[in-house]
Amino acid sequence: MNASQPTAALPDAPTNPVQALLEAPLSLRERKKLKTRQTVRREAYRLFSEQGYENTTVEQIAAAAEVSPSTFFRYFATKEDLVLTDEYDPAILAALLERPADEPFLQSCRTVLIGLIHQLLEHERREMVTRMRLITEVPALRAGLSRSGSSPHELFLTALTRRAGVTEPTYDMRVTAATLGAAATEAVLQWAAGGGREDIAELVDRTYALLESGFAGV
Amino acid sequence: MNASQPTAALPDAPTNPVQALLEAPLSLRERKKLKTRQTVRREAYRLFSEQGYENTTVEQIAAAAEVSPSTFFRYFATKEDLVLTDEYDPAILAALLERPADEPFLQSCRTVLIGLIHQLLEHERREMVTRMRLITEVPALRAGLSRSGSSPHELFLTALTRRAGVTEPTYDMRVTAATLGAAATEAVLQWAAGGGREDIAELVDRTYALLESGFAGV
DNA sequence: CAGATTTTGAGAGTTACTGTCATTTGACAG
DNA sequence: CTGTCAAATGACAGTAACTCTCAAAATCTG
Repeated sequence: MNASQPTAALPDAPTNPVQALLEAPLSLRERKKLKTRQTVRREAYRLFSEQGYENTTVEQIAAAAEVSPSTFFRYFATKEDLVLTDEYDPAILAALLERPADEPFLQSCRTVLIGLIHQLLEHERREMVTRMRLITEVPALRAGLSRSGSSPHELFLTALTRRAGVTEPTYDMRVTAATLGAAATEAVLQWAAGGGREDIAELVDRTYALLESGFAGV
Repeated sequence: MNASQPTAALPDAPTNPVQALLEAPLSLRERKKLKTRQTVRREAYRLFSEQGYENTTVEQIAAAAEVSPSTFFRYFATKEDLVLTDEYDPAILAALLERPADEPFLQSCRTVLIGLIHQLLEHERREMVTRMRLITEVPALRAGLSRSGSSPHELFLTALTRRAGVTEPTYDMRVTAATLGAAATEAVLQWAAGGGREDIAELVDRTYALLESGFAGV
């Protein structure tokens, strides 16, 4: 779905999609790639927090991670992507498709998001808050947030289409994906703005309740 | 609201915001600027249709419009902005604020969008279709669509905040603005994808009806 | 007409990103 | 362990979107 994102394909169906990603089925060559990827990201975040996002060049990041700039761009299509993309899209998609096909899609999203975010938080709470902070605070990143591939929008659209068993989404599906995606993004940003201290489950619940009510009271 | 967009402030309250913008209260200096702006845009669209968006450089556009590249960037903050921004934000905002404050916001959007788009179509149908076509077809533009300032999102957020008479929007307002904005964008894109032949009023109606129902049936 | 202000063009510089090619590194067979 | 092949890397050159600065030109004001 997202060409810029070398998503190490899941080898077998796991009980839990996120767990499967975290407990890597590590091949020898793959481990190095993963390590490089992590190192680049870590060094990047370090530099960002020291000098700011705009003032940090790709060259600096590459130098700090001890790779060439060429390599940087082999791992991340753009500088933005370093912050905006993650590796969990396939897991979220899988979780969405596991929901009963006749469940209202809004409800599926609600359930899946709450579940998955909780799991991610256990493993990477700190990094996740940092990322979201960056996104909220750097205009360029905030703008790039809805880039295709990194956004809930595309993800939801794929899920809706596949769930219906068709190849092209209907207009209603597109609208639903766009709006539910925007809502999810807003929820996560709000959560990050509060430093990750708010209860994300309650937040998602409140958000989707507003949508479900047809924006009653606004 | 949008620094990159020199929105010639409305001098006096007109009966109709859009009309007011079209019948310019032309100052001598302002006329030239407006003309340059139009020329640059027109030449840009011509080149885009001949060579494609990516293959057209800012330098080429500037040359065709007989201005320097420096001047290009004084009129448009980025190459994307040339396509993505328009001058109607203040008009739309004004129209939104003229609606009764107790009307459900979704209803206000529905009414205002239908009314304004119809008026714009009378004057610039051709250009509008071209623009929207470009946006749907060029990935970079589609991605940049939700950039702050050029999006319905920001506009709706401002309207909601001002209407409530507060300075900072509540979380519910942010969610509402994000979702209704995404829906509006989707509707216009769909309209453009059909070459502008669909009835935009019916389209907007259908879209917001879906939201109002809390996504019944999806 | 004179002076203040705004708009413009020229040019130099930065940086994100692309494409190519030779070198290195790990995977695998024998 | 060795030779072979594919994948990963680094060096390098190039493009194009911006940014900044400064002086010349056009427009407004009195």
